[in-house]
Amino acid sequence: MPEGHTLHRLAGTLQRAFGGDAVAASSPQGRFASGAALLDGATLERAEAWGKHLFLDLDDHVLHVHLGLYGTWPVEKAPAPAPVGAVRLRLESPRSFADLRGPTACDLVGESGREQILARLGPDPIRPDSDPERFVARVRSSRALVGGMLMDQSVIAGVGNIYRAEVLFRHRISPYAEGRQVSVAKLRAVWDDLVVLMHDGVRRGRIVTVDPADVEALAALDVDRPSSDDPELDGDDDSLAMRRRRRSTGAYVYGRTGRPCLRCGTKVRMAELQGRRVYWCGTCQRVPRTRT
DNA sequence: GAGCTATGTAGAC
DNA sequence: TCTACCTAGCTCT
Repeated sequence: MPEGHTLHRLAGTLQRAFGGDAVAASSPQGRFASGAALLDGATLERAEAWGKHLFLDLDDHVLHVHLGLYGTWPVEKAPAPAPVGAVRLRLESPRSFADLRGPTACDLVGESGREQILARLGPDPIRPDSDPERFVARVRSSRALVGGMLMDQSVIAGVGNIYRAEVLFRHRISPYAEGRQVSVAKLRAVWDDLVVLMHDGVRRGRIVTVDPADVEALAALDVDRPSSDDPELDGDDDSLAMRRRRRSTGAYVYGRTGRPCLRCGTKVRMAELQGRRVYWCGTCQRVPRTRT
């Protein structure tokens, strides 16, 4: 589930599992065979994330990994069994092994390659060395839609579709507002909120954006309340209807199309914005009127 | 078990 | 703008 928090958490896990160890590297799938051969026997000196990008320093090599939409890299205790599925890269030490599957990117990029990638990334709310004013200035100077800018990794690194939808809701900002329409104060508040939410995501290993005080009320909204003659009410607790009635996304708006907004009761809306689905409350998150 | 969808990006066209 | 990547969770049969 790779938004930025996933990669930061993974960097820490890899560091703890392999840091200081010489690792055996292989590419059971074969698509990274030459790279794995170069890495085989190298020592993992550092694992670090910037936004959704992961960099591993192994001796003089810099390994760049991007998990994309469905890449996974679980770290498990040794001994490693025979590889299952399309394993692009296996790292193995006496203590641990990790099978990388389905990444968008897995390359040896060198120091210059790393610098090139970092140069096109915006500040990352999870990194303490990030400058929030870069984010604020970039959004404020643009007529582009803020919903799109939050997904633009050169504007802010590590935010994905869930954090985008949720943080805009939390600050009552329409994804269809132009960047220049959002106040500096609101953008700073968005940044500060993302710092808290995404650090929390690293710690928990999952995205939690609903405040504790809202959890119960939101879960109650996500319980379907069909009329008593609804045929779906028939059946025992394991029926489809019961499973449907228990369903809750644990988000204010993401994935809640057609369900009531916690604040105002208006149905949450969904639309395609620059190729990705965006969710918002059309009442709480209105587009500001532009003076002409 | 089949089919669908997804927290994303790079590269081809 | 379209497609590849080819995982994993969920829904439906």
